[in-house]
Amino acid sequence: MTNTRPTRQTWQKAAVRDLLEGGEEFRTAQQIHDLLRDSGAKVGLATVYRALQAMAESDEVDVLRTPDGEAAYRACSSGQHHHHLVCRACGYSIEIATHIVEDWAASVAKAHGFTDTGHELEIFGLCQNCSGQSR
Amino acid sequence: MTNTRPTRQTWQKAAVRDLLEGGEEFRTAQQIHDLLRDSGAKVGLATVYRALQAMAESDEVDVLRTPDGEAAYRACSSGQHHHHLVCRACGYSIEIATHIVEDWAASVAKAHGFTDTGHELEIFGLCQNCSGQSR
DNA sequence: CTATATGCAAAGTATTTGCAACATT
DNA sequence: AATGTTGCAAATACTTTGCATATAG
Repeated sequence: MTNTRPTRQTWQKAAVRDLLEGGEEFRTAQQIHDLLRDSGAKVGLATVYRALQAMAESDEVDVLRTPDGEAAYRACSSGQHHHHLVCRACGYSIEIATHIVEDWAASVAKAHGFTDTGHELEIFGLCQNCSGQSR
Repeated sequence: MTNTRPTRQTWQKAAVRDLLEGGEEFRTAQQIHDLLRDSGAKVGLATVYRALQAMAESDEVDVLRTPDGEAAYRACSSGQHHHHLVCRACGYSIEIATHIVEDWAASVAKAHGFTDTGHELEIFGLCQNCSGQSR
């Protein structure tokens, strides 16, 4: 099932991983690229994309789509299924673990004869910080 | 607040609206464009995009992002807030109206000091039809 | 040393926009 | 007749890919 695909350890991948694990925010590939550059690390944009793809596949990071269609990534603390509360101003996010919604979603799906179900849920808003700065 | 923006009635817009209101499926702009062409209606792709944008803004249709970042649209029966149960094989979808999740989401957000909150929730799976055809 | 990863730039997608021709009101 | 709308093509924006070179193991 899991094919033997060699993954070489490079400082570029480490940099991306570190950056994500350092923060709570969702960042787009481009943001990450910029941040790395600012940190003095000259990493190619394509490499960042490739690293993120790989990490997403191995469930090291969560991916979500911003309203305008960009992919945003965030380190996730566990292989657990969970959702996020995301600030749409600064990207700060909190992981939300709950089974209430899980159960509800599963039962709704089953009630309609659906199988092999899953769901996506994100809550958006302005975090306390960003709420204050009314302008 | 709501500025007086005149909207002219054209057969192109009607065609898009009719197509969406005819079905239960989510379709991407490009799919809609193709379908219209097949129906003999030669509508420009840009026009389809513009029509969908407008309809989305006036809440005549729902928008969601497919995993690969494309926008998919579906007619929605009401101006009400609701979610969908979507078949990932055929695109068939069912509107789900509930306040359980609404309330839960709102309280979670509030508990974390977030304001101006909203959320996105879609349940995916295989509908009864597609479940049967095991291959 | 050898195969994989990087980096650049070119190629792909999906969507938006400028503008002249056109059609609704 | 006047202005919103269409359609095309060029322009954007994000992401992927090809290929020569650098590098981890």
